Amino acid sequence: MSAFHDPKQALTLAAERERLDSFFHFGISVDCVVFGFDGSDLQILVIERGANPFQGFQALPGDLVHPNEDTDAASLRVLHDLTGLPDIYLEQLHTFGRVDRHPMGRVVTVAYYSLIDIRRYAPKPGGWASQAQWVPIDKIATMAFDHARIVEVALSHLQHRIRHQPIGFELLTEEFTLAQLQLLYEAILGTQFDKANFRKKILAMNLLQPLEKTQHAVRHRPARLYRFDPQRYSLLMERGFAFEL
Amino acid sequence: MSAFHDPKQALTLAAERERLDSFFHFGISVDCVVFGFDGSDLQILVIERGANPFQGFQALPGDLVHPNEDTDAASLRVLHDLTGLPDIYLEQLHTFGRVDRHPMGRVVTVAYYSLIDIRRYAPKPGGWASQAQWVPIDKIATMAFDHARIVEVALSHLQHRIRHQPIGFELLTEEFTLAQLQLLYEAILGTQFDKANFRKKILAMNLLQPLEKTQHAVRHRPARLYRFDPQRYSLLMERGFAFEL
DNA sequence: ACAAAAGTGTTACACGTACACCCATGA
DNA sequence: TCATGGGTGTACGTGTAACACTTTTGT
Repeated sequence: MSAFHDPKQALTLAAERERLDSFFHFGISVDCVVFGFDGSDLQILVIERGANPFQGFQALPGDLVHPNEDTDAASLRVLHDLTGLPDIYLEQLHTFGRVDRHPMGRVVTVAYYSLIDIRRYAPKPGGWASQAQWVPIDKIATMAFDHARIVEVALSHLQHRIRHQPIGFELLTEEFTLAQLQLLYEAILGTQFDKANFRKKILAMNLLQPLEKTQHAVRHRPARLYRFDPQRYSLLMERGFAFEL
Repeated sequence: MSAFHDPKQALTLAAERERLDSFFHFGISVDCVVFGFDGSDLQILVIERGANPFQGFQALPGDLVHPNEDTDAASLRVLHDLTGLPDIYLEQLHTFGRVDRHPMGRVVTVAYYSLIDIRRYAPKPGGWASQAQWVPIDKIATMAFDHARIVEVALSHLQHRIRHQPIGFELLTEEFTLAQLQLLYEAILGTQFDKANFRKKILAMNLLQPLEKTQHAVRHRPARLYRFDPQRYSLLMERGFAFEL
């Protein structure tokens, strides 16, 4: 039966309006899983809720979508309002629509995720968020709503993704060493890689520009710095990768 | 600013309720992209809308979610009501939340997709659907709402998916030949495979049980029939595949 | 000189690709 | 016996994994 029209029933316009109305009492929210990397641990940007429900709990930055707002746009607005992060690239992850997932009404949430350089953006709590901070993914306290589940889905999505296309540069500073990139991959996937083979594989993609710079003040041979090449990346994206591991 | 609480403002409970109310006028719908395969063409199950808006247009089976219904459950109910298909495995695809995507109000839709054996289920229009039929994916007329876009996303999702894990058996009859499976892969990906290599790759996964049966009444050497092994599949799913192409 | 991490080369092996060839059936 | 598609074996090149080795810095 359509909520808009059922040809078998002759309803007055008013009655039809009212019946239809019951289908329009949903709230839509967005929640953002923002991944960062501090050099050794994979982290997530979490806020502390300064309002009910779940006041005082850790939560993902998220809030209700405005009636005249695209959900994609809402994700950017909400993230900015609660954590001060500027417009970044957010990708839709999954939608959570269980009836009982929100204690104060029927709220379906659309989850987004992103990867950013942790040293580039300092989160500042805004709106009703009493805190906004980076937390290592394995040290997050009990989360509000079904946010723990959302983080789970986001992590497995990230793991799958990084094995099939060369994302991950977004998590590092603009100039980085190959060892740092390897540490990142190992942190996300929870595995170890052979140094020589990892280098060969990464460099074979031709996505990194070697710089004429090296590290300084390290008590061993300084490593060459590299930079990510976004043009080459978008070129490869169109043709499709053959990337694995 | 939270829709639930803004500590900076002292609102009466009634005023707060009313303000909050404006955030709860969304409709949620589900839309289903059901893929089938007739032996040569990849097809999609489409309905013809027997009600406004977009009356007479081709559309995906989809409708509004009930207030007390999980979105996952709604996808099954709606598909069944409109096309007569029984409960099948539907997987969430993507959520479309543009403000202007529905002409009669703010409706955010969650799209689902599935793969089924086209010969196993005969669609029968129900509810407000005036037709329900299989249509080759490249012969679909103009679709209602943003459904053409949803089909695009579903197809590219399917293509990506089938290259990385061995789905596709769902689209064939229970017993099938390797040539039929190869035709299916070629139809989905729009490419050609070497017969010998395709066989080796597929059989190396140990997902197919060879049967002691062959084709009949074909004017060439009859092909051996195979059956998909669901147990082995779920075993591999947990360990993670190393599947490519 | 030593420790520590950067960076490279070599080898053995697995795997994908291409292609040629044989097999079983109906007409 | 021919056409048709089923089915298999092999040889070659590429890519991956494991591991040893050299290089460059700070102390």
